[in-house]
Amino acid sequence: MGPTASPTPLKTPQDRKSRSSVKASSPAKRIGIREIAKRANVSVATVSMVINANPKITEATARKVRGVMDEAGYRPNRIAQSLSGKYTRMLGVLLPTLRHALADPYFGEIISGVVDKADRFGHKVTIESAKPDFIKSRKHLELFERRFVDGVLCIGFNDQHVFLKDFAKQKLPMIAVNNVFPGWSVDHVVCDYAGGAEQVMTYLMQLGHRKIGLIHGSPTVQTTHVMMDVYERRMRDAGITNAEGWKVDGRFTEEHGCEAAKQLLAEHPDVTALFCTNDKMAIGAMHGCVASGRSIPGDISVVGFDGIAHGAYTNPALTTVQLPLHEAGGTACERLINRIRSQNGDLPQTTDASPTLPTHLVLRGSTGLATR
Amino acid sequence: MGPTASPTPLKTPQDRKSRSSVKASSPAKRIGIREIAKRANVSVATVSMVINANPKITEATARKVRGVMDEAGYRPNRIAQSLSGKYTRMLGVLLPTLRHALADPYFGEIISGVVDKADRFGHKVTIESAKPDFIKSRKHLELFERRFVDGVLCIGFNDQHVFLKDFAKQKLPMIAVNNVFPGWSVDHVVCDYAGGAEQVMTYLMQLGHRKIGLIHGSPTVQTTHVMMDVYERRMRDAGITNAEGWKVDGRFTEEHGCEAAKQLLAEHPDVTALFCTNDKMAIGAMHGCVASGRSIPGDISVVGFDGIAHGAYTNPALTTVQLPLHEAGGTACERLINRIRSQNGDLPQTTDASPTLPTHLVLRGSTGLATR
DNA sequence: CTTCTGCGGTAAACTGTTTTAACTAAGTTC
DNA sequence: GAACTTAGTTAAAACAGTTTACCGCAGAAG
Repeated sequence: MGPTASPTPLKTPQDRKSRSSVKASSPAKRIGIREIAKRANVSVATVSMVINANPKITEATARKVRGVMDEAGYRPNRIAQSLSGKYTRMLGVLLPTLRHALADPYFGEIISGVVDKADRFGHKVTIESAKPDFIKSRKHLELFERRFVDGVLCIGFNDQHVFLKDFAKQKLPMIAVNNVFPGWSVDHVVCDYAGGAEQVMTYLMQLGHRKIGLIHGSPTVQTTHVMMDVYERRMRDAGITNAEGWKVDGRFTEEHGCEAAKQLLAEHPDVTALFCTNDKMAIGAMHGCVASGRSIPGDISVVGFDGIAHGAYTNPALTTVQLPLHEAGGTACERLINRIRSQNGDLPQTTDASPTLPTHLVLRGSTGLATR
Repeated sequence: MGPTASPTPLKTPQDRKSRSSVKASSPAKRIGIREIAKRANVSVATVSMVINANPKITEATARKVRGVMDEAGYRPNRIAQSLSGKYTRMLGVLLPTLRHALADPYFGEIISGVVDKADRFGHKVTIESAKPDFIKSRKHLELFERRFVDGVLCIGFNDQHVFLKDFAKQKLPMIAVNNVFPGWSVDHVVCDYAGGAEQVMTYLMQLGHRKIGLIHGSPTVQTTHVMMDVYERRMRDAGITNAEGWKVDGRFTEEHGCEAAKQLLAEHPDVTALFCTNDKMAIGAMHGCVASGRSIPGDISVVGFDGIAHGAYTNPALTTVQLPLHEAGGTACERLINRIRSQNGDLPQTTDASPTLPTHLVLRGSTGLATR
């Protein structure tokens, strides 16, 4: 098979209606810019310029042409526009392990921000899952080579995903949402994880907690790393030295968050609070605490991170750090579109620094005064 | 503005590299099918046929051409393929109120099924949110008129969304996932809601529950309607006559599910079980029960519906009906692609009935024997 | 020894836009 | 009144593929 043969080669068709140049009445031929031009008594160039609101066209002419277009119910064919123009006006959202990503409110919230903003700019968004074989067959570059998209947004990757460097190498417009890749020259938009983590630690310590466990995700994710650093420094600053074994990897999921909590409570029964670096792990951890016979927040306090909607409806409701995920998606999308345009000289180059979006602590029922 | 002027008209560009017919060496001109043809010493038609695995081409010729393509790193431009071919190979997923839909595991699970399957068929998926103004400006039809997509999947709509009829009227390929529209000639794939509801009712009654409350979504959604019917019949069959006030609208959300539970418990304190027609409402209801001083499952049993992942990590874990949502999305996607092809004569017309996917009850900790 | 058939391949038309370079007619300037 | 702008419009060439109708050439049939 050639590099891009269709997975299921379609049967040779035979009904393409009359490609012949017989000018006769093809029954329901979709009307095009040429026909509009003819009816309006102008050239196709003029019609095109009217469509694109080119200021060269007189308002009078524009009105006339628009009249014809409206009457005919004409809509420009987007495919042809893309082929002839510079832009596809299509953005790709690249996710790892699609299945879990899409069913996860964290990703969903970001993606909805992306789609909303894209829509406002007249762009469409496609979803791509970067499974290993996707990368192996260079599909992430094909996205550009075959002109599928003008740019991509990456969400949920870590520094093991070296293929992300390919985009920078080829100067393909890419931006990471809520992921940072130091030294990879990958543009990004990120929430203030450090600030959020600081707030969590301050709050827990104000409640009198000293023996604070950490359930974290993989440190290959830079934001996780940042939070771990904050945790460690704050513990050190508080003079707590024996905290080494109080950190457990919860691998971002409820399942492992639950296991992590059980393990932590078994090995260090005197821990009075758990800081979980995402809400899913926090929810799993709460489950694990209850399963281990602890009551929340009586015996142990649990704090999450992300602020996903249903954290407000767990029992007890989850104290967490609210991330502006929707906004992060939107901001990233806008930044990407700007970059695409400026790379083509359609917009002045503006290299403003990658923004960090503010976060805030939401106090709910899963936290209380330290009892020990 | 014309019907489709860009929201932000781009500055007139001036760097389109050498559109002139000067054959001289344009530095980094992307290589096309013509160049491949020249290098392989065949016609463009032949190259095209190789790309599309047309059996007319000898294996020998094909190999030669493929060699040249590989060497040149050539990938066919998808935009051009779409323009001249019949298909866009792009599918649209239409959602109401995007923000909540995408952050909802129910939708996420379905969409991931769609995307996975689409990928397998070499199709891409775009996300569209059918906000009121989207419909008003006929954007749902523009999707086809402007050749954005070959077909659309609709998820999460109800019988108030009359615009869905437009697709059928114009014979535009559309399919609804987990929604049924009797009389609208909308093809669909749906899970066995009736069967699931039957299992819930049977199970609760086996546990000795008689005073069973129902927290339901809007009956404008046919699947909700089906479950309400099952509930009512089973209550009647069990000789429970005073159950009229035991049904409350939870509007599909945690928030209103919580309110509904509180209200129900206030008005009918002797209810011993709650059947919630989706997991989000069930989670909200559990929250409401606890807030009303009830313990689960000691005082009251709660059952959900959908089987979203984190139902396993609530406290207590939620008994629910598992829906094959991923599969539903995949099946719908495949059905849609088949329809698109057969409408173009590329596939024999096969009008097999809309499938109903099996569901099953998952027993967890939120249900127990009736105590009153 | 012609005529027919089928295979493998090709030239040219076609998809529906955008953009460039040229042109026209009116308005300035000298 | 000739030369110079300038604003509005246009013809034609791109964009990068697919599809059709036809063509040359074997081998088979008459």
